[in-house]
Amino acid sequence: MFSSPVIDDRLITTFGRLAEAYNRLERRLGPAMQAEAGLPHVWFEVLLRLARSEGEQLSMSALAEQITLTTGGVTRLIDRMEAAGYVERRPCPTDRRVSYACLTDTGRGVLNRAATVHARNLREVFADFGESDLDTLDKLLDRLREAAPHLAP
Amino acid sequence: MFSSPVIDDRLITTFGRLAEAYNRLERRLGPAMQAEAGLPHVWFEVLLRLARSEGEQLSMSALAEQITLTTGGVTRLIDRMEAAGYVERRPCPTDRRVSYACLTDTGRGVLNRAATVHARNLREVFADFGESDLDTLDKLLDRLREAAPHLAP
DNA sequence: CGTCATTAGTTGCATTGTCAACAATCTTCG
DNA sequence: CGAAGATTGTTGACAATGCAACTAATGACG
Repeated sequence: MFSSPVIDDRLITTFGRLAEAYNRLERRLGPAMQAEAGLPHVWFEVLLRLARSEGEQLSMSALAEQITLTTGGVTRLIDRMEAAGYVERRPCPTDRRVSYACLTDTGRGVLNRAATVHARNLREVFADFGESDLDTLDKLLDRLREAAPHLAP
Repeated sequence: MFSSPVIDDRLITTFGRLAEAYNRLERRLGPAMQAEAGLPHVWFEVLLRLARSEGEQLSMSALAEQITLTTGGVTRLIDRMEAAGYVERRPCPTDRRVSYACLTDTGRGVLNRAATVHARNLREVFADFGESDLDTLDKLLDRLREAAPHLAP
């Protein structure tokens, strides 16, 4: 018994590796963040993106693109985070369609605590990765990210 | 205005890159597989794992570990795939607790078509990756996968 | 200006997955 | 043997997300 050649395609296997690596890390670090910092990993990702943005705010669609969710998903995510007091919505002064999600003081505090925890956990996972390994990985991932631009409907 | 140092942690950024790269690829290739081959990407992943396994079958928990889902999730996933006729459940002759998900002829056919489509799409995404790039990426991802073993409750 | 196409965000509905409790079965060891 | 503990898979209740339809606002262009 032997397998059809196409299912052993090199790229299928590589992509499978990528999925497995990411999912395992997520499954390890996600619950850890929830347990040790009290917030889901997606929330952290949102807070982080906001903190790194001009004025600590991003429009809903910009956020959607950055964290790879639909705008519908982001609406509800921000609903929850706003209810928790970590972000707040602000209208855009020049375009009344857009609304910004903006980091609150509470959100900034939570983010810093969570980032500390997260960084510590990551150091454990990446324990045997040297600087050059990380550089190489970063570059490859960047090329991959650029190879899959978001869609143009 | 400057950011708290911890949110610019090297590893946090690298992990963010991994997430972004994976999610973008998934968002590009997932819908493509659904549109061109008529099945969700997770289904493909299941069929692929089964096809690569001894006897084209895997226990529910083995499957859960391979595709990074809970056993509860796998139960329902296999429910749907069995209803579609792509897999079938078989009792294990030596342990009556375990049940195997087993590839059907239909499933094998679907898998081969889907794999062809998938491989073609992947070739597009990985267009400017050479053999040595892929080797490097594979090795790094493997180390990462091993660095995050599944949990021991 | 006025109309038409485009864009941003929200919402109802359906789907998918998790979590925790559970039943059935197996294993260990007194 | 037989009781206690582990392990496998399923299920009910629930949370999160996608999709598609919708509203509101903007922009393009005759």
